[in-house]
Amino acid sequence: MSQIHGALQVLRSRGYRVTEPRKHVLKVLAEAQRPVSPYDIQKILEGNGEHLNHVTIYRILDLFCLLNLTHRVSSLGGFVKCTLGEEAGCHRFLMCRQCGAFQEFADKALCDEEKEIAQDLGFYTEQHLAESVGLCSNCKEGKP
Amino acid sequence: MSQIHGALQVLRSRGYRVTEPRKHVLKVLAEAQRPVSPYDIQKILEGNGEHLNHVTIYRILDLFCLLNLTHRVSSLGGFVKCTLGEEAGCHRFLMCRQCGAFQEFADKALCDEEKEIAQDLGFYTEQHLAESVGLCSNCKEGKP
DNA sequence: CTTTCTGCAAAAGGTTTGCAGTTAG
DNA sequence: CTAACTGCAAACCTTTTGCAGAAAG
Repeated sequence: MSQIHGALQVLRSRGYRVTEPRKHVLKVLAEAQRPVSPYDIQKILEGNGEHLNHVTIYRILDLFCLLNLTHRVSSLGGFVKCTLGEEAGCHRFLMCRQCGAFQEFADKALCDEEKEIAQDLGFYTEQHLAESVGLCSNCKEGKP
Repeated sequence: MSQIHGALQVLRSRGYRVTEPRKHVLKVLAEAQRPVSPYDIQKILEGNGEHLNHVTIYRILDLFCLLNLTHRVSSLGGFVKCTLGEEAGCHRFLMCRQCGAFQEFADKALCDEEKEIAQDLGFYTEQHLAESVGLCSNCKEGKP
């Protein structure tokens, strides 16, 4: 809820409008425990009796990514609500292949180390993408 | 050339057939300096006067990924020829946003460290994806 | 010769574009 | 009121499927 409020602030402060469709997409993202695709979002809203055109959802997600309110998860074709601030270094994603649980983290030291290795190879990193698939602790216990 | 030869060996040794389409796709991948999509591959071959159905290319790339002869580069929707062995830990990709230059590397220590951090968060990594976008040394010098 | 592989046709998703109408501020 | 946003229709691109014919071993 406060997450949504914060995002609305970002919209307003950057001169974008706060509209019903944007609020609905934000709500779905905030409640989703995993990456959701544009069509996932549409289906979830449909289930709540709300209808949004898929084109609108695409455009809203484009904007949210631009404002760093969401991240694109390339390997799944989905999007997640960003849960971290800017400062901590690149964002990394963990996804459980069993239950779909999703977690975001950042580690400055790891990030610096990776950049350094790349630099030794003559490469200057600007953007970074890191996605891991595995098992969360709950699902791990079920499979000893 | 010897890269292609090695890949053909892998095919044979695993009971898959060595066919003209597979050799053509291997050649394109070996010569490409960057990730290429299935349709990129088709266009490149078309330029050489060869025609391959796109469905065939999809199926060949699926197989090559299964055999670890190629990697899928999620953020670009393309594929690259794998240039490393199995042992060194997860494979990481560096891509120059200016000239498209592409490099693959692996670092066991970095990989272990990342797994450890994930484990502290209650997550057991099985597969990992890491893609970085930035500038290669050539393009960096052109932009001081 | 027989199993594997490829080509073709078609369908199913996913994503983008242009324009007319609606709405937030 | 007016600039920004949304909905609609259509196009486009990517990916998948089933089946009949071709080719590798």
